[in-house]
Amino acid sequence: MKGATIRDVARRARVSHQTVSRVINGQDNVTAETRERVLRAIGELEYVPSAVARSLSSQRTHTLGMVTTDVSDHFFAEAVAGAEAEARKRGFFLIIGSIEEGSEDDERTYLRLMLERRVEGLIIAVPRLRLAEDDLLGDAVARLPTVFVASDVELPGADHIDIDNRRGGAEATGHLLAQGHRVVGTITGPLDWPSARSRLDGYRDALREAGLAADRALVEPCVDWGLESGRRAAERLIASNPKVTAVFAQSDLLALGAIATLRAHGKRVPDDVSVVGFDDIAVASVFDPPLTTMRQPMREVGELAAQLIGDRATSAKRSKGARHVLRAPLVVRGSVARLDGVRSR
Amino acid sequence: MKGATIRDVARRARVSHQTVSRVINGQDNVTAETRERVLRAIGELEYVPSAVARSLSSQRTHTLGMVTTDVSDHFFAEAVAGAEAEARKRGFFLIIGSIEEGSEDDERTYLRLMLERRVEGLIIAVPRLRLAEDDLLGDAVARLPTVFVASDVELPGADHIDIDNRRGGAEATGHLLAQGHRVVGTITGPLDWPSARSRLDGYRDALREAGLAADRALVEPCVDWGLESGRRAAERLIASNPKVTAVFAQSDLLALGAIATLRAHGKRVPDDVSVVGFDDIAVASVFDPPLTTMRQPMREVGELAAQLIGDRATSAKRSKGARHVLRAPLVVRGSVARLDGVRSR
DNA sequence: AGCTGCAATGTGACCGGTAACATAGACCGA
DNA sequence: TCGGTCTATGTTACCGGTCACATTGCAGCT
Repeated sequence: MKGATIRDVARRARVSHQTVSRVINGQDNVTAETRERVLRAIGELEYVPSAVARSLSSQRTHTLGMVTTDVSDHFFAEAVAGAEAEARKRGFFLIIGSIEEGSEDDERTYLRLMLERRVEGLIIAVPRLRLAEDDLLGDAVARLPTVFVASDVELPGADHIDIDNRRGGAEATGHLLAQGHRVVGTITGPLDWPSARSRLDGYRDALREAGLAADRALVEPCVDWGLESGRRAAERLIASNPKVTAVFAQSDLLALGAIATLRAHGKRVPDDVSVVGFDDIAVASVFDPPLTTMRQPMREVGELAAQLIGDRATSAKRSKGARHVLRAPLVVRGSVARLDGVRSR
Repeated sequence: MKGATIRDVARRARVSHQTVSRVINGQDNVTAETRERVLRAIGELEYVPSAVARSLSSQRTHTLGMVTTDVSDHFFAEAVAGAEAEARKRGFFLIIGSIEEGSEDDERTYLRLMLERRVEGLIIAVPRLRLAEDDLLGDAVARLPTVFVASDVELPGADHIDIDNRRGGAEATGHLLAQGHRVVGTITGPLDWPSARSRLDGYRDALREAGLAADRALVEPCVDWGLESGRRAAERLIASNPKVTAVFAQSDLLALGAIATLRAHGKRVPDDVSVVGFDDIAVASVFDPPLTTMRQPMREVGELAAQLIGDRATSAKRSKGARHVLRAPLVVRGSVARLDGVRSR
């Protein structure tokens, strides 16, 4: 009893399948009485039109593909949510491919699968893309609207969305310097992430502008963006630089991990050491002290990505592709103090 | 030049379309030489087989649908990630429909869209399902393998996965009681969520078992699970019950919000007031104090959901559907103290 | 040599819609 | 009364694969 087709409905309503098609597509050139009959037949047969058949014949899938690194990462989850909402608003479905560390599915596999599914646009939110030179990617970009998110590939014809990480890094560091700090360490994310490198560049920009020399020993890279890494990095940092009075951590989790370690070593935050994070995760505001951080508008990033693609998929104009940079504004809370010990603001 | 088809390839390789089909499906009854020729043609034409056409003719979509409440909620994001990974492992793609508060897309719309796309299985992770009696849902369950996650609908033929919230609530509360607390408040999630009600039931179970009377004034429901609600609930709680020495918050965010408020009122945690959360989010361990909480295995929930569906979709056996309950174990950290002021453990 | 059997390949229908065009009344004006 | 026009509906091809079955060619056997 499963799977009535348009022709089954037609037979039951004693019309042609074309008339049924007209009814389900809401076309007006159908008699009220006929329409009624068709609708009744649809109900009786529990007919559900097949998007698959429709896609094949109309050559439209109303589907966008999004390839990301691990969705369980808050950062990407937020972007996915934004993209999903925006896509739906425009009548598109989003299929996601989430690449996990351990998994054997890589971006290539997903890309391929999405092309096979004839997605009408592609969002690629994979910071460390091992595919930059791959012809499959070139194909994809040539064939359909593509947006790269937070990734450093530069492909002509594609749009690029990114956070202004360099500026963010500079502002975070600058905020610490403005409070009088002179020995400012930084805990970075994995340096094969473009965002980590840019934030580090920003950090150096700020030091340079303040006339301070860059000290390699003040830079502690991590293998990931997580809490545990923050702990360990802080451990190393205070071991090699006992005089550090401020730390710019490139993610909130790194910052929170670092704060935990600093405390464990008897250092008060912010009284002895000030900390700035990056992300503005939900708990940043209730942490003790409330974390001063750079807010990353990830949801907007996702929305923008879907918008750009939606526009391009709809208008069919082959625009040249642009670079969109979103600022990560400083959110001042309580984890930074003036060097003399007074909390900032 | 876009969109070569199997017949284009066939022409170029001077074989029939069927032979091309054999090659792309890796069947063995093709001469090495022919295969070679076909593969070359595929490369030259940049042919990518159409999953749409394939689905139509083979009647298989290799797609699972998952409808959830807002993916940006950590809880669901984690479940989605688990389901996605597991689905991919079994050769399925996951399409997600994320229902957001403000959005006009409701579960019905998504359900319908997924049926149209001929998903081969359905994961419904929507706690407050307004659809229980809907015929569309009944249809769906009758037609394809369906798993309900964290929802209180009971549909014969469908699988159900849930966290043992009642037991979790009882254990959380029991832990506080075991430390000597006698005035134990609770901050609940929205009571139209089954999980919130169950945890509240568990809370009452524990009180009853300890021979304590249930005091309505000690129960503070919230409109959502977030930080801000936790803050406000704690505000109300200490206003009406100045003698509270322990609080069971039904989510970690509620707990963290509550702790922030308690602190703001000069109460130390855990020295003056002990707090237990629910979730075990990533930051719970670095919070000060590290949060004692009930760990929800959301990722496993997602994996299990995909597994169940994958099994049923593959074996085509119409199993009757079972109820799977996962425990949320207590994770003891530092936010609970004995009533005399000593940290527990 | 002639026949069988199997492997390699080809043919045509079909999946369930949509699109373009065909047809049949009904209405209308000259 | 009859052709012309418009509207409701029907017919047929097509989208790009897969499937079942037909055909071809050659090896191996008697």
